Amino acid sequence: MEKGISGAVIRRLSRYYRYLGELTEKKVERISSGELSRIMHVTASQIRQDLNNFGGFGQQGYGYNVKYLYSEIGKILGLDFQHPMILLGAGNLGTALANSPDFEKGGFRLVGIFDINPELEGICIRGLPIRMISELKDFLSSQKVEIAILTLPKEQAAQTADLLIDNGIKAIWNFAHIDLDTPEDVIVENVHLSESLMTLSYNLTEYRKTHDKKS
Amino acid sequence: MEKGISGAVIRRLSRYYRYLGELTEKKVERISSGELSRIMHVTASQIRQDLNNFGGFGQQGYGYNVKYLYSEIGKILGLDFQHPMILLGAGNLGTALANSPDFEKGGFRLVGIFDINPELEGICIRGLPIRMISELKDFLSSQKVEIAILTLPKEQAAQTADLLIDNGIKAIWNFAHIDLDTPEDVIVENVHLSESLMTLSYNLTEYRKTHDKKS
DNA sequence: TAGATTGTTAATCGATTAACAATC
DNA sequence: TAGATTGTTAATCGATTAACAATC
Repeated sequence: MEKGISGAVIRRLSRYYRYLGELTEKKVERISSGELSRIMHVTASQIRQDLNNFGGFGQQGYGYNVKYLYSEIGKILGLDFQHPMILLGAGNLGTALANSPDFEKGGFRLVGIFDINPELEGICIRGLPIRMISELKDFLSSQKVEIAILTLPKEQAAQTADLLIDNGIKAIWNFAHIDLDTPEDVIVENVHLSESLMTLSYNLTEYRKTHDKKS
Repeated sequence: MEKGISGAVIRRLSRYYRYLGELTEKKVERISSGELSRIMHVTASQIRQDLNNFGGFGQQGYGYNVKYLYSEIGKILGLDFQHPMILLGAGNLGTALANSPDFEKGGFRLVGIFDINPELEGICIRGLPIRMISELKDFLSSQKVEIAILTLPKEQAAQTADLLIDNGIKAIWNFAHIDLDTPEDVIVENVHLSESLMTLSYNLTEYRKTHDKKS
């Protein structure tokens, strides 16, 4: 529909969404791009430009209705539909994600948990029993699943991704330290934590270099 | 030193670093920007441009020495120094990060773990006892700590961040769903998982809209 | 109506890609 | 030397910011 919206715009949309949610909780009814710009530390121009990629949600002389804009951005992000998810990898990270209640607000609902470690079989997380990956095929043929969360170590991640794709999964949230090799109709969103930590390290190192710590 | 290197460049640098590490393991000695471009799916031009922000690491007619480039990028990212870290929040996510052995390669060494839940006091993760946040001040005055990893729920994250800053912490790796309000000499790197998941949701929704699922 | 603020076009800025001379 | 490939400048492309007419 819309053409060529960049990833950066979508990231910002998620961020607007978070702030609008907080404003709703604070019973704020309307907000102008100018006010929001001050709160969020982005330019008002960018906010208006971002929103106008998807249509006009405001009103001249008034601004934006917080509740309405919140709900419209939610629709753009697809948060108005259920997204059944399965988790691959029931380690600490997987467990953390499974227990994250925030995701349910956006329609992200965990429906299955899988691991390769037989010792974990049957143990429940959030009421869901850990299953073996050997059951994955049957599970996927009997259940509608949209998103697979991949928190397995990289050795197993690549082949598990293949298995997921072979069985119809179209979206992977990848926490493994590899770049998955996937067909173009499969959406992959990577979370590479070590890249994030290295960015922090770079910024810190650089800051010190330029600010020459003495004392 | 270098002027205005964008975050995008640094992200890519981390990614080059990962691939170069893998190439080293595979005993590959040299690589050209052209070959690397094919493996990593970025343009050769971009690779050369990125690297030349920091100096010339290659040789005309030859390419780049894998080991040397790996080590040089490591230095740029600050991975040639130790980075003592403390963890704030010993939940599943915090535990997952504490147990992540990958980070130690980059000099990121966990030296302390803190939580607010008194029931966790003294329990060990990776040989480190969980301490109470009330001990934080003393701890920081007796130990050199560079980076604080913040995995507390957002209710406690903001005030804990203030406490960290008051006690001299200059870098925060923030996993809480808030934008920390910090002085400009404090480096913050945010990992907002819900923004990542929403991006995935958007891309999936959008793909479906444009590819009109029938059947 | 007058004031405010959007939607949108135009101007600027920065990042990516292309091209090629330098050089190993 | 001839071939390959870098380092680097120039051209293109895209994203951000500024400006302002439309309009509530």
